[in-house]
Amino acid sequence: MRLTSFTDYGLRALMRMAGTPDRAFTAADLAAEFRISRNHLAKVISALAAAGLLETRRGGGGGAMLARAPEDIRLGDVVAVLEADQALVECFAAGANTCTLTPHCRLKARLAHAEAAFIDDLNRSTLADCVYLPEGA
Amino acid sequence: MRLTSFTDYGLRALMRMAGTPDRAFTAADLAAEFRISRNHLAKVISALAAAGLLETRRGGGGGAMLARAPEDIRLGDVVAVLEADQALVECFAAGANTCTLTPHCRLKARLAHAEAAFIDDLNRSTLADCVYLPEGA
DNA sequence: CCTGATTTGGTATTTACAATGCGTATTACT
DNA sequence: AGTAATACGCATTGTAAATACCAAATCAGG
Repeated sequence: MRLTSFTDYGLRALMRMAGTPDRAFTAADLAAEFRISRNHLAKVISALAAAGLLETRRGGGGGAMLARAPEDIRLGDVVAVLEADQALVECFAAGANTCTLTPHCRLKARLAHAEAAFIDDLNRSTLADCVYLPEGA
Repeated sequence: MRLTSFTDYGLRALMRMAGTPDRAFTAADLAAEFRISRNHLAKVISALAAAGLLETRRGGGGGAMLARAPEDIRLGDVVAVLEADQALVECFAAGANTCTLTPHCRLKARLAHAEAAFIDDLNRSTLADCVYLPEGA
């Protein structure tokens, strides 16, 4: 069971932004702080902005900040957005499905239920529970 | 959120075996029925046997069959065994961890809790709930 | 006691896709 | 204008899963 680093990076960025809510973070700043790829992180930020979790501003002095208060951003929702195109197993994907059990499979619904349980459990916490500040400030 | 096809194949094999509990299935038979790689499936079967979920016999007339009754094999346990070496996010892995948030991260425990919720939800079902027989017999 | 069928385990190869990099367009502040 | 940033498409890279291959161990049956 794996989440992509796309999701991982998104969570790190949100936690950091929750730590200094009124600062606009550029992708370059966050990438340097986390020592990860700036380009990759920029796409994560775009995705979070498209989902309405971040607000971004271009140009000098621009950057991204939380679109809502940390306590109004639930962790499960974040993960669901960032993992949207990840199929739990083959038959969950939109495209071709080669599983010969599919017509009579009694497992698929149970897997979907468990995935929902995972998201629901995360939704019991919000970003406010996971605030992060660098160097223990 | 993704499970490996290793796990996917293992679940398919167990469901099929639960459909005909007293037959010994060879890896070749199952691979042909599912139209998947025989070699890969053989390793999945090995892993399930090592975990005590299957009993295998080599030689002519050999194969694998369930080590216990289907109602005594919980789905969550199966998934946990087959996904054992999959880290949910980078900091869950045994090796090097590059995440700069690690010392003060308040997220990790919540992710671990959610993963447990996923397994627990699956454990509410057993193989007996997911029996499969080919061609709707 | 052979012989053929099968698992077992290790290694090598292939392949898919996430991760990354880069270039260009677009937007906006100074 | 000039500069700083996001946005977006495409190319490249890297890694790990998936697959293939091979040798050894094991067992049933004649």
